[in-house]
Amino acid sequence: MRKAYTAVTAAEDVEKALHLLEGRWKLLILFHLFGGQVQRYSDLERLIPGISQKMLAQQLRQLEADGLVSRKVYPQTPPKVEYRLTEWGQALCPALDALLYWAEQRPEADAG
Amino acid sequence: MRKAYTAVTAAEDVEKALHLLEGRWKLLILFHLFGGQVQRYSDLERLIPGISQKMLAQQLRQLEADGLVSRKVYPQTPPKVEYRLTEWGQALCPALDALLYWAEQRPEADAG
DNA sequence: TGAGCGACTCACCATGAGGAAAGCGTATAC
DNA sequence: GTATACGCTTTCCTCATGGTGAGTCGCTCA
Repeated sequence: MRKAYTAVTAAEDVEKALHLLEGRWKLLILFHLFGGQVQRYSDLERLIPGISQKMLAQQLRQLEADGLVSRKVYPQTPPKVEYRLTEWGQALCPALDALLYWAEQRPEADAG
Repeated sequence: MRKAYTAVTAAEDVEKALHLLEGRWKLLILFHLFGGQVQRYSDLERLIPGISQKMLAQQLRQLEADGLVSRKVYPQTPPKVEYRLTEWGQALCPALDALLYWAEQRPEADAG
């Protein structure tokens, strides 16, 4: 049984959900992890040209705190840290796909 | 046949789509128009306490420019303007629903 | 003459997200 | 001794987003 929404609660809940994806780099990070991919910090740095280390660390921390990605540290020197999606993070895929599908349906006249 | 995406293009397209929904009030406006509802400017002002006139006008203009809502002016005095969703705007509903569904699946442990 | 309605527009200000660059800590390689 | 690797953290700065409050326009009613 689904939760019942009013205009206000639905808007709030969507905003909360979107808030987890806000941040200029989060989607890029997520899409580099979708499908069970595992990436190290330095892999993500290479995969995402232009991101600063501060931003990469910050966005990863937020994604981790929000339960979207999990972080695995190997206590060695030099350090090694792996990032992957949690199950719930992976479950975001169909929702984003719905959004992409919607975007594809956009009438030509508006697209410019 | 669906468009093919790479991690980068998918992220870009999702960001473009989300960009249309960015702005503190847009989702609230959209949810007040979902289901074929028609609202006047002053209705929206009443439905969305706390929004300033500047913001309401700005967000409506952007939604209109992006093809999500349509605007109908009745040339009378005092003026009357009605806002409603376009067909494509209405089509956003299932995508947002997918997002809400995803949010509902969030494991308890992370929710705090 | 002037007040009011409805739907805005304008000028100005404050907050915060994000960018650049440097520092940190440990260990192995030269 | 010092350079490199790795995964960050810290500081400072900029600029876009959004907020406030007042002004505008055409017309009608008193």
